[in-house]
Amino acid sequence: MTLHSDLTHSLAEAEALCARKGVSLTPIRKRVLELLLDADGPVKAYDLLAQLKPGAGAAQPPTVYRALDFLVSTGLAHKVESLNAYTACIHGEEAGGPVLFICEKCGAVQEQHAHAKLKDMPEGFQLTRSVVEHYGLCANCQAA
Amino acid sequence: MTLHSDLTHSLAEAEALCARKGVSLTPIRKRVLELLLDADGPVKAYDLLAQLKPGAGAAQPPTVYRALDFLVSTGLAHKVESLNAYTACIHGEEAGGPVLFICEKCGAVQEQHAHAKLKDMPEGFQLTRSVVEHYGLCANCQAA
DNA sequence: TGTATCTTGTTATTGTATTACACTTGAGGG
DNA sequence: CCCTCAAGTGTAATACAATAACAAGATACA
Ligand SMILES: [Zn+2]
Ligand SMILES: [Zn+2]
Ligand SMILES: [Zn+2]
Ligand SMILES: [Zn+2]
Repeated sequence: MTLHSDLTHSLAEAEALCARKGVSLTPIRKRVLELLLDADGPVKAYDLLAQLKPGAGAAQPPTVYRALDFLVSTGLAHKVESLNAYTACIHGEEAGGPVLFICEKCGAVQEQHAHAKLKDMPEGFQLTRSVVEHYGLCANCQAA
Repeated sequence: MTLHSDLTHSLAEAEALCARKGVSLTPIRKRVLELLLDADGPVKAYDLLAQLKPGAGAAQPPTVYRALDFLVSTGLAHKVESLNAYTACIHGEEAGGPVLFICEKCGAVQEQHAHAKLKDMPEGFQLTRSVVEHYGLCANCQAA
């Protein structure tokens, strides 16, 4: 595993958040979150699965999907719907839903949390959740 | 097939748009668009497939996926990424990308086209395409 | 007629996600 | 201490979504 300077920091934050919420960050869930944090961009479920199972007892799909469901439901990770992939949340318990900016060249994801603006919402529509995923070129990839 | 008052109208518009673009709305593509227009909400590819193949010569997945790719690329339909489903575009060649409001109760989709607001975009990010899918309760479903 | 391009048919495969059921573990409550 | 319940995990099979690869027909046009 690559050493990220703030990896343990983020894991520690995750522990704290789970404690506050009264849910348990079990070893499997923690390991999956670690893999997401360690990745350069969104990761596919079966790639996580492959990384989980170098050992003898090969992990099966439900194992990783259950961990991902947990991480997404607690806000520790997000699903990138348009990629069928998952990414660790780099924010804490910020208000609003995730807004993702995904570079089509290098795959990097920059994340914000924001409340959807109600400006052009249909009359009477009661918003509960939004999927917002922007694609383009990140600043680094503009040079080329 | 249910009779929609503006179904043929929309199909006629689709024909006109294809003519303008110099692409051909073949029978298969037209049939798939018809099914999308006729549906109450987003439709899954394999459901379209099932509706296509009541006849003897059973259609295969590539048939419907190719038709969908065509419709999406010409702007006649949109893919709902968070549902793995497809919906007919109810606008013409409006500017901006699709913004979908999806009712979690009745499944109805209300669509707008809009340019993403650049307000909180990361520094130097060059936007090319956005996926925006809002979930909630539509006005009709509020009463219950 | 030849030939290039677009469209469709067909078979097989890959990729993504869930169902269902068995098993373990740990926390209360008698 | 034993019982029971709930949460989490293991495992096998399956369902659902999408694509690859190649053959075959159709159209346009030199
Ligand atoms: Zn986040
Ligand atoms: Zn980039
Ligand atoms: Zn549209
Ligand atoms: Zn509704």
